[in-house]
Amino acid sequence: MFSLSEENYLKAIFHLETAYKSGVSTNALAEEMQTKASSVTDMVKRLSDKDLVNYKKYQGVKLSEAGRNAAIEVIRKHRLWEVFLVDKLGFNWDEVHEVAEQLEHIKSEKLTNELDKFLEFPKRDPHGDPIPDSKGNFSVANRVLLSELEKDETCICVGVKDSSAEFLQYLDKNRISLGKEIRIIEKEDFDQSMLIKMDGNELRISNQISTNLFIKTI
Amino acid sequence: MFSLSEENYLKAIFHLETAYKSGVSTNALAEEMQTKASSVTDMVKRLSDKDLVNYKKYQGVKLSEAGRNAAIEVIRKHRLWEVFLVDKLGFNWDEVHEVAEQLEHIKSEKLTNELDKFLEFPKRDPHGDPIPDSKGNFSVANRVLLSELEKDETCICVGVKDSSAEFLQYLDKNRISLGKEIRIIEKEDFDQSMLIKMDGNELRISNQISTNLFIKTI
DNA sequence: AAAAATTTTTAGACACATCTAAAAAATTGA
DNA sequence: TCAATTTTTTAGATGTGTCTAAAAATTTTT
Repeated sequence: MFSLSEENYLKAIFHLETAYKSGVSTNALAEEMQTKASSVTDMVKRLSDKDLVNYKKYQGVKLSEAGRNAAIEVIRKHRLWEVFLVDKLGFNWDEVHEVAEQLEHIKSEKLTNELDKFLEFPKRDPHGDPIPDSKGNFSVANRVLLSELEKDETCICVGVKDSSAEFLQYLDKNRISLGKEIRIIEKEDFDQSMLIKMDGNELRISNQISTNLFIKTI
Repeated sequence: MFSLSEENYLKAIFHLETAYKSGVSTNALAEEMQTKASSVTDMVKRLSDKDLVNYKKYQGVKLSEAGRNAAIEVIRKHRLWEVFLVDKLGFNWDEVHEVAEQLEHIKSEKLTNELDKFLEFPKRDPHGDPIPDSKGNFSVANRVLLSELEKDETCICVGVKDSSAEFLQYLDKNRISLGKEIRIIEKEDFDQSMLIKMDGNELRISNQISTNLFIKTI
C-alpha cells in the first residue's frame, strides 16, 4: 500500500502528464504539490525505487503502469465521494473538494465498489469529470472549452476546468450549472469576453470564465 | 487539529478509563495500542504538552476535558460510519471495524453532522454501542453481561463487548443477533456454561461467549 | 526492610516527509 | 560559445512517531 503523500504525488503527476507529455518537471510538480523542488526530488526518488514512476535526473518523471493504476484508483475514490457528498448528503459542489481529498485515501476495495453501487455507478462527478470504473476505465470526454466557440454557436455546459470554490461560487451566482444550454451572442475580439444567452437571459463573461468551462456543441 | 496517532491514543485512553479510574497505566495503553511502553511515554508527554491529558510520571494518564471531547468526537464518527457501512452499503457487522478505523479520522464537522442526519440520527451502532450526538452526549446503556444472569431468567440481546470478526462470526453462525430474546434454561456451576433457548431452539454457550454479550432483562 | 521483579522512563537511533542553503547541471541568449 | 539564468539535485537539518537497550522508579516478595 501507498502512503497518503505518495498517493497525492501520483495523482498530481497523473494530472500534469496531459500537459507534460515528455515528463513532468520537478518544478511543475512542486508548484502543483505546493512544496519545494527539493522535496519533490526526494519523493520522486522514493516513487522511482518503488517502480511507481520512471525518473531520470534532470528529465522529469512519468508514471509507470503501476503508478498510473494507483493514481486512477485514488481519482476514482475522490470522484465517487464527491458524488456521495452532493447527491446523498446535500453538499454544494463548491464544498466537496477538501473532504474528498481526505476520503480518497481510505483503503478498502469493498468500500469503493459498494459505494459505487450505492450511487448507481455514476459516470461523472459533480464537476463533470469522468469517474473511472472498478477496472480503471473511464470515458475521455469529447468536450472543449467554451472559449473555443464563436459567435452564434450553441452548446451545453458539461464541466468545469477550475473547480475551486471561488469559481464555482461565481457560476452559482450567475446561475450557470452543468446541463445548461448556452448561446454565444457576441464575442469581443479585444479581450475575448463573450455575451451569452442562457435561460432567456443575457450575461457577459470574461475570457477567464470561458477558458474554465467545458461544453459540448449541439 | 489532532494527528491520526493522537486521535487513536485519545480514543484508547477513553476506552481504558472505565477500567482504570485512577489513571491509565503506560503498559495498559501500550497493550491497547499494540506498541511499546517507551512509545507510549513519548506520546503521552506530547498529549500532556497540548493539555489533552493530565500526566504525572509513574502515575498513569487521564483525559482532560478537551481530550475527552476529542475522543468522543472520534468515537461518534467511528460509530456513525459503521451504521453507514451496514445500513447503506450492505456490509456485515464483522466487516466494518477496519474501515471505520480509517473513516473516523476524516475532519469535517459538516460531513459528520450531515451523515448523522442522512442515517436518521441513529442511537446505536451495529454492535449495540451508543452513538454520541453532535454535542457529545450519549446514553450510558443500562445493560449487563449475559453471564450475570441466572437459570430461568429471560433477556434481550442488545450488544457485544468483543466486536472482533471472530466473535461476530461465531454469533452469526449460531443465529445470535441484536434484538433476539434469550432464555437461560440451565447454568453449569463448574464452568459457567449455559444452555439457552432462542427462537425455540436450545444452544449451549461457553462462559467466554456469555461474558461478551450485553443483554437487558425483561 | 532488603532483594527481586515489574513498570516506567530516558537515551539514542531510525524512517518518512519536509525544509533551507548551496552545488551542479541544463538552458538561454548576447 | 561562453556567461548568465534557470532548473534540479545534494547536503544537512527538523518534527513526528516509532523502536531497542539501559537506567530509574515503583511494587511485590521474602
